[in-house]
Amino acid sequence: PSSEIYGGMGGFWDYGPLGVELKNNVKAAWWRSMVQLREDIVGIDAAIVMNPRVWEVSGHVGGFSDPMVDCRSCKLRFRADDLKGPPSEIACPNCGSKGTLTDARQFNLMFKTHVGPVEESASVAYLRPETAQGIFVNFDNVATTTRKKLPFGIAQVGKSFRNEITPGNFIFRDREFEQMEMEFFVHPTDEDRWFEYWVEERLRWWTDEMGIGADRLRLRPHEADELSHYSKQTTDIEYDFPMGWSELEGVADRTDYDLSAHAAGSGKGLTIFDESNGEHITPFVIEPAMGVDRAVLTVLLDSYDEQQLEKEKRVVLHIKPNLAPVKVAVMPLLRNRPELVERARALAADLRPRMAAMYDDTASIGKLYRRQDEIGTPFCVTVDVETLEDGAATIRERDSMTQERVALDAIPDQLSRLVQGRARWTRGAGAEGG
RNA sequence: GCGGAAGUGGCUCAGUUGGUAGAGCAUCACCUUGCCAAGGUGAGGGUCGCGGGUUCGAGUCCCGUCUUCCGCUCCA
Repeated sequence: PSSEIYGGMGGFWDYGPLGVELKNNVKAAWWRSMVQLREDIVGIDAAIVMNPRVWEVSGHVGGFSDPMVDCRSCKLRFRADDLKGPPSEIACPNCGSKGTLTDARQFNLMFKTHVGPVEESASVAYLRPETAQGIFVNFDNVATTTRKKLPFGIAQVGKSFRNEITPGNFIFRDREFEQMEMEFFVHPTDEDRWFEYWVEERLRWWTDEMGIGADRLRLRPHEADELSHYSKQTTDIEYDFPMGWSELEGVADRTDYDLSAHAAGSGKGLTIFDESNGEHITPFVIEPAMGVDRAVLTVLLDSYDEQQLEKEKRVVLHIKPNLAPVKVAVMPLLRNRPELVERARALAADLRPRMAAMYDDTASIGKLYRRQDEIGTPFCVTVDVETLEDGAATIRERDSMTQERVALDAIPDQLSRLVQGRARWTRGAGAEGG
């Protein structure tokens, strides 16, 4: 919990030493597949605080900034300025109950702040409730400078803020969270084709890149009445969370809603020239958007495993090596043998430039393995007495619990291949439970 | 936001009819052991979510508040 020593803040969370590594790895995996490995997508990093006009034009301010009144009896919500009198003195327009209306409150999902030292209305600003707008307002700039032609996309990873009424389920719904959004601009006639493409592509990413079990993922198209104000069609990728199937990622067809709105609002032309027919067109947008924190939560839930052994249970995090906070732990079999400690520390030092590596000798070998299993470390290397003679050490795999003797000089290269490749990674191998 | 439940060392919990907090695990040190959570000795760490009240005295009763969980509502 954020600022826990003061009682915390609902909907705000901190990541610790291992958590930040996992989170960074998740973001890196997304950025790699979305930007680095593709020719048709580029990235940007926009500011969190933008000109407030952006949010008026995008539709995020409208409908949410009015004073609202709730009825405690029938639970309906009304605009305060539609009521005929003070809320505390009149009956509910719907159910007729008296004294059940709350005082008028500003109802807004956006965090409001002020820019500049004086709190004047003219300096009101908002913390962005989504990262997407930072992409739309930069559309023309990016399209021009990167010389991109349709179809192409702009991706962004960053913090967003929403004053959620009900945050909860650990880090599933936060008031401050991190998003990974990509706006893919297409020719209007290609809208449906690309929508289908991204739904399939994103589902593939979750199974192949995140290692999430396909049986715990499903697609759910939105009903017409639950679509966002900007969306024509949306399909969620849902995960079978402990609290039920919930959204992991949404692929939305935002049409030309945003670019058209900003073109009108700013007076700038946000079109792209189509050489095939000589027209300036406003692209349609297909948007895969997901929450980083939810992804982290999902990876943890999906990979967590407790294996019942003879005398105790073994907690194992079967996460993919590329996501693991620590890739390899090096440990001496005998910690009271200076030569072994020295060799093991030296090996860990050799590995650090290549991957997250740690050294540990503060427990028995079995306990050291258990510690690494629990945080998802895919490989452990043990230096023993024979290492002093044969110059080799033992690599032990988390999932299979198999061991292999490898020359010290060859270990960094071999581990690099193992960490990057997924050939030898098997989800839940050897696991009894789930 | 509404209703219910809960909040004791890092974790899981115990704390009798109110008298100034304990255990296991974990952590640290030393000894011992050495390929999958061994053993021994010792140590550090809570003032009981926070604030106020009742009382000679409160973790233990009352009020408020914050946070979490469950249900409802709401909602990207």
